[in-house]
Amino acid sequence: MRPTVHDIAAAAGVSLATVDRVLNQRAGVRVVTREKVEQAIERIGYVRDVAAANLAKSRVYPLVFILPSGDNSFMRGLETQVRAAIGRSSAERTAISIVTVPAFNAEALVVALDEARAGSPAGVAVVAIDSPDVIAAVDRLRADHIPVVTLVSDLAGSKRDHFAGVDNIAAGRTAASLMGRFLGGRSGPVAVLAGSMLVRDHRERLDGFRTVMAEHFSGHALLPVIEGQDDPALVERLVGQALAASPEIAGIYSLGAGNRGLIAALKRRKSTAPVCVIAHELTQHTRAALNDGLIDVVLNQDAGHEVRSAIRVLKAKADGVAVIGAQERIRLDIFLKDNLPFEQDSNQMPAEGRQD
Amino acid sequence: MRPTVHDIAAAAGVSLATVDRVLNQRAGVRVVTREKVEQAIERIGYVRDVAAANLAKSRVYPLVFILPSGDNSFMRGLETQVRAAIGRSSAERTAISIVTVPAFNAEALVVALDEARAGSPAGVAVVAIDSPDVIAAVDRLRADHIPVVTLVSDLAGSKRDHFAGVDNIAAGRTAASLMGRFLGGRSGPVAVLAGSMLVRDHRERLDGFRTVMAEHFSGHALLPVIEGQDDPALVERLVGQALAASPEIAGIYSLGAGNRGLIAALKRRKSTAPVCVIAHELTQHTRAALNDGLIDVVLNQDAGHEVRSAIRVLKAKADGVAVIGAQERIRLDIFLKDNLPFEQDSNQMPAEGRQD
DNA sequence: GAAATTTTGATGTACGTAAATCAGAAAATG
DNA sequence: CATTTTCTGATTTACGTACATCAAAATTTC
Repeated sequence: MRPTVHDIAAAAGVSLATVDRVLNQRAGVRVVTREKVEQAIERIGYVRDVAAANLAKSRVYPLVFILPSGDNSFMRGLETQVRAAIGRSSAERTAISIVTVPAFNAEALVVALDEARAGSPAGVAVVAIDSPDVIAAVDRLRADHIPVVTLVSDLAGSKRDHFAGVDNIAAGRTAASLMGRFLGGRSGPVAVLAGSMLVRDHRERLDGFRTVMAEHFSGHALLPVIEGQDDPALVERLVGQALAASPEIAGIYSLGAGNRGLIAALKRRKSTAPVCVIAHELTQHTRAALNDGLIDVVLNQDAGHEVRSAIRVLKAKADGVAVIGAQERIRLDIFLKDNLPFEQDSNQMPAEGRQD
Repeated sequence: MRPTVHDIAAAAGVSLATVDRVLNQRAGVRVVTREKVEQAIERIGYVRDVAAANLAKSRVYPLVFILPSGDNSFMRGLETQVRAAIGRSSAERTAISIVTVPAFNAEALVVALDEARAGSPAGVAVVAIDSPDVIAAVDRLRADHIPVVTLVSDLAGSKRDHFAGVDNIAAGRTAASLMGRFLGGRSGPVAVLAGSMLVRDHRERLDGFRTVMAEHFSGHALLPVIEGQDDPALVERLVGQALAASPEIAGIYSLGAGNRGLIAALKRRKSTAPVCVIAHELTQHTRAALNDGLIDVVLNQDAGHEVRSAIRVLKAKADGVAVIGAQERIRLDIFLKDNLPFEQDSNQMPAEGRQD
């Protein structure tokens, strides 16, 4: 049987009330007594029964998730996952609210962050936009002792507690490595499709991609980055133009925004020369394109894992408990046609009511 | 506030004791009363607070993990992860014991399964060997209502409750797909290194690999499978011979046993012609070889995830609770040099005390 | 309709922790 | 030394569920 608070009291020769004061850092305990209790805790190897403690506290964690609006499939999948987490909230003792703000709009994000702060929640998860104002808004939350986790896209320079997302530099490097090797002997330039360079995740992917391409596959020139603003029609037109202008294009790397337009452009392409296409985020569109052979590789981050990880980390931070880095690392999924999971795509499909 | 047993009692117009009898399917409730209570439960949307229930029951789940002995790095990593789970056992209310049996030995495994059964645990997780005797032994456990989860290698035809491992056919297909594309224009045969064809996971990987190679990359002949029995010295010798006999070898696929011998043979190779090497399981050896460029791709299954998933499933089955397939799917990790996680390899590193 | 049986209610204890109250003891202050 | 302040102990209630006991009510059986 594992030791309980009663055992601490007995071991330390103090009363239960004093043990409670020490455990929950309440005032009114002399330093000597406190140390006596702490030594007893150490000695008998007491660990708080979190389930019982939560039961006694009947604690709930009000959390705010701030996500970009718009029709980006990945972001909507992310929202679906947050809603799934809301469905589990009674079991997980969370009270999650979702706030959506226009994509790529730093001012709106700052407003949302400040409004979240006004509600003094137990934690905030945010898909960050890289901007000094946003950093300042995040730091204001932290100044109020509200834990902040960045989701999908990080916010370097801020005091955020944790980042729940993949290593995007590694993702870009991996894309380049696969691209270079898939191209094999073939020659020809490589195009890159981006949404906006405002978000850090896309910038980092591009950095990683460029580095490895330059280092190992310098035979393939990189065409100027196509910025499609995640607008399907615009992307389709721009990609179509690029393909027409450089028919010898050997590969395309899509950083994650505008996959629908990209796929449309690929479908309309007339040339039959092979193009190696690597895209980010597994959605119904990229999944279908992968199956059809239009896309060769999809790099993915599991939205469900990210959301669940963010919640775990926020709760832990709110309780002042340590988080285990290895446990919370979000892995980069590499999908070929051959290892696609059978079920619907993982970003759209909520994991039904159950904790991680 | 979520409804409690008291709310059920009030809603159904019965006493707490009767609600308890219905909830815990105790005898002594008239059918009409039972239905009244069940309707009330349905109506107010009651869900049992598992944490409180476990607290009240002070339930523990005695689980048995049966693993192959020997010095296979992956299996030892798996054992490390089970030991890490043992470290979390007080928090997770488990009492896990580990049984090791000689690898590739069906009789020993049957004995171990029957001995586990004699202890009537709450569940058994086993790295299966494909054999009618083993299937029968697993089915004996199931006949005693003891949940069984196969780990890493499945046992088709048995009544096991769940398989905690990757889709090995997809893994083999993925390996072939990567192999074929990495080879690009190059020609030359491809060698396959296996441990023993007794275990289903290796057979499935080989099946998947062969299928895709024949389908899409028939230009590369497959050399006869090298069976190294996971013996480093033997593997090194056999692979060395194969490389010497067929200097034009373009690729090697290692199904997961004997990576150390393979790496040793690769190091001693004199020819500088490029060989594409794809291996299973990320260990300190394959990690180093990946970094050194000796291996091109490592396919991995996260042992930690597998163990934690097996425990969750066994507990759920023991409680008669449904498991969520999507949540428990073990993903195939594809590692290139570029997306290796920073920390020590994930199979060796226990995730410190914390639930999933 | 009385007796035997089954069903239900009322109540208490337990799980391990949190949190509060109040009295008493120890320490610091004058 | 008396007084105030600070610390500590004893005790109780609560969280939501499980489980046991005993009495009372309802039902079935003869």
